[in-house]
Amino acid sequence: MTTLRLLMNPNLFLRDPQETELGRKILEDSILLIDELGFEKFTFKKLALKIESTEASIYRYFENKHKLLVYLNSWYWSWVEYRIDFSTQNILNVADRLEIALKIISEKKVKDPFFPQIDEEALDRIVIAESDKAYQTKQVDEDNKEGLFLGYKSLCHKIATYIVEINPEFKYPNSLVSTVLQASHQQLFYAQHLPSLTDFTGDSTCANAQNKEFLKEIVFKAISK
Amino acid sequence: MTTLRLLMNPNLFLRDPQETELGRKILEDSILLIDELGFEKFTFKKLALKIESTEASIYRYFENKHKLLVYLNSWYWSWVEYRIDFSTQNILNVADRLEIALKIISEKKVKDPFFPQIDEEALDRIVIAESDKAYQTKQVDEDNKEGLFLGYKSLCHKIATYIVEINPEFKYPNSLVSTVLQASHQQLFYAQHLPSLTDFTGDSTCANAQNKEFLKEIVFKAISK
DNA sequence: TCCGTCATGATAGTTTTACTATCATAATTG
DNA sequence: CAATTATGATAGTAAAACTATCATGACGGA
Repeated sequence: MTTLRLLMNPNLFLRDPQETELGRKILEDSILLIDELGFEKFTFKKLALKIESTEASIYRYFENKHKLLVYLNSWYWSWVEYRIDFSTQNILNVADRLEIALKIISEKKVKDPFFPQIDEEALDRIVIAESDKAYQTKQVDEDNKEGLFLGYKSLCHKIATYIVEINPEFKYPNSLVSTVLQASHQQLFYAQHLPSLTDFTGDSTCANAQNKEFLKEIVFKAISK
Repeated sequence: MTTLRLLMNPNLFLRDPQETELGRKILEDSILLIDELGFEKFTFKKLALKIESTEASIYRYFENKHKLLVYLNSWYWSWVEYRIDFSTQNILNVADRLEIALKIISEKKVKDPFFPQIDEEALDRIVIAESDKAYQTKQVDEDNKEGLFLGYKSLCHKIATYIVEINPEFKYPNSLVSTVLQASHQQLFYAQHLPSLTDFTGDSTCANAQNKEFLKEIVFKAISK
């Protein structure tokens, strides 16, 4: 089995974590630790302890834990886009491509053997629970200028082009896609923690099926003429 | 002019900040300071300095800054619900009521003279920029059990009942409302900071008009039979 | 094989945050 | 007038979020 590597924007890190043993360990275990502790209680000191390295060494890879979170988010969205590209190969009908994309976005994430070091299930939980913290900061504009959100933007843009192709008159393709990408995670979060804000059931398999149906309904009705 | 007071869940605070001069000053200036610094850089120490009080005194009102943020959010959503109630008085047609609600949600917030101490414009910016931090924590479930999110839930539920009345067969009224409430803020945030993720224009007056149109289109199409 | 560089580890130190505790004092209330 | 209670003043602690310095060991080239 081939091992793939997603190309990441160099502004996300100080030293490329995919290049070295320690770097890969930082990625691998930071996912597990953030999933376990939550982003606020997660510290580089605790991570250092877990991987039997030092705080200083981790700081050589990432400026701070915020950048690490942005990196993980970026990796996640690039991974989702890659999976959509993979699954829409040779699908000629745009509406079909859109449906596949929505399916991948809404479905339960499982281990991808192409990326053995990454626990995609844990990463999915992190992105669901913490992703807003990656851009809801006073430094958004600087981070954006450095291109830290290109992974997400790229995915958003790709799906928006499907929509434009299906209905060129629809005025809000980008807004609709970014709304739906967010809604997908938000509704799963609500299903688990604030059930009265959703109509999804707590059971996760079921919730994912409802998620897919909900997104499809919103999107296809919105872009219908 | 009457001065109103919104009834808040006592679990949100240690001592009721609406009851005392100092408490009201904490609310008033914390809004200004969080707006200015962002939630991460905001501390009780800095707030104490600003209002010429002490850290210890502020801790007597709020357990920590997280609870204060939850309080401000809760106040905001209760305020929005009150404005919707006010504006839908004597409107018999449900679709009209829904449209009014969407208008209030999406429109630019301005000073409400009924609540002289609260800078609603600044609070609106805070909720747009920071609100997800109020529930994206490892303590969501405890906070939820204490009823800290009842303000938001109540608003969500109210609008969902409009939708059920308009189309009782629609399967996702709560999901649609919570999606749209979030989208409203998110799209305005994107318009300012990540414009490629939205189709709204940067200009805020214009963005609010597009916001309203976008929300209306999504909602009314989604619930159409 | 020797030299240089470079990644990592070990250690220590700083500032700030997020509290907690104690005591004095001033205002209010019964 | 006594008792309570809100606030202020001050101090202190543990942890977080870094920064700096130096030693070591691996590795790659000459």
